[in-house]
Amino acid sequence: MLTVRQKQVLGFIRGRLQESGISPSYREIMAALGFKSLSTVTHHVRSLMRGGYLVNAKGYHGKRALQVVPPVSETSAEIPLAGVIAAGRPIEALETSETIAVPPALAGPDNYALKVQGDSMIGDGVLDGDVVIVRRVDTARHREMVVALINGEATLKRLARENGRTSLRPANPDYPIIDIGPEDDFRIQGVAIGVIRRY
Amino acid sequence: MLTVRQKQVLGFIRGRLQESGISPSYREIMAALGFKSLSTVTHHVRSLMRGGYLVNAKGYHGKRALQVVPPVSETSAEIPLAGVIAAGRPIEALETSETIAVPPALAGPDNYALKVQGDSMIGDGVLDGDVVIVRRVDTARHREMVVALINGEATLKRLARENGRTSLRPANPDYPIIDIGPEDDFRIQGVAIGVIRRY
DNA sequence: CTTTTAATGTACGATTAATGTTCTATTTGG
DNA sequence: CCAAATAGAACATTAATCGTACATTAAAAG
Repeated sequence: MLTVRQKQVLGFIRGRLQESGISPSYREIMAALGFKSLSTVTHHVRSLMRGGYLVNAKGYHGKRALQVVPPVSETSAEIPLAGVIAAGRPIEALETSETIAVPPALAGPDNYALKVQGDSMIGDGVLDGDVVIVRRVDTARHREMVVALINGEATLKRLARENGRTSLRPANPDYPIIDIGPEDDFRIQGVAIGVIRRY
Repeated sequence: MLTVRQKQVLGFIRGRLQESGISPSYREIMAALGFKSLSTVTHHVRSLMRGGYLVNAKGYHGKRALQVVPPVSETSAEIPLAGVIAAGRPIEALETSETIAVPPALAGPDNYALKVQGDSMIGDGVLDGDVVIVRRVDTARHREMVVALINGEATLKRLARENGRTSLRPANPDYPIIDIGPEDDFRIQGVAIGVIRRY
């Protein structure tokens, strides 16, 4: 838990690192925050180090080597519930910026969740109403389950790359395999990394 | 629950935390709400703490460390990961008291999680390696997916009650339907309320 | 390459400011 | 009248500050 001053000091250091890449000296911090004594800076920096917010990359007596340790994802692993995906329609975005709590293994900065409508992937255990956890990437490998946008329509399918051809395969014989041609506007929006279902 | 004044105090604190991230001091609260004495603030804050709406993150004499306790419903809950369930064997309990974070909808005081081994419920979208969320109850209705103990062996199946007879039905034609007779030691350990899968 | 100089971080002690806590008494609205 | 709310002052503890001298490293000079 940071105090007011500690937050200011940390903020300043972070800012300087952000813009110039080099850590400010203690005297620069002192001037920037209006302190009249170096010990004030020392005191705050030491507190921040003890709290694990700062480290000196060069160790004892290291100069201009303060590094802000990346904030651990202490926040409960929540990812945005982006909308509803149904085969053959663009993803229907949800108005509210809802979030959904997921196991840490399914959490990540680039992850989001989509509610599945339809049973095109029932053979792979994804049922109507399930929530798929998606990692936002633009490439995927053979056999991975992907959220893809083809000519403006979003679908959840398995990606197949064979003989130099790309296709999207449902896990349901009632649905057709979609072959991707060079004339198609095809984009991968993410790969499924998990599923959550509620009975 | 909360009195009008308590609500105002809590609201102010919550607002300040929201916008600046740092808790207001008692004197700031006093000024903001027009009080003329610190003890008024103390009184309300203490009441809110007793009611579980506030906590002081730094304990006694902790300064600017008030934290609003999020309502239970919004908390990302954790439930115990009790073990592994595989058709035909007792539940293999895990040594460590592991827990798994789940969406609030799947959380509950009587809930626990089991890792599924085998594909006896593949037809219902439960795959090998999935984690099922179970509510610990001792009765279930027709068609519900249950964790049952029959003659010492644990399985995950759908419960069927027809014509006064009880049976356990897999969602996989390769597995047999288990008919429960009066001579069987049959107990329901819980009903599945959700599934979490990780690819 | 060695020496010198400048820049920078560290240590200790003491002091001031900010902030939470306690206690008793008084007010207020139903 | 009662419970909630309020007030006032004194007190306790933590947060923040200052001043100075010193130690170490990086850069410049020789």
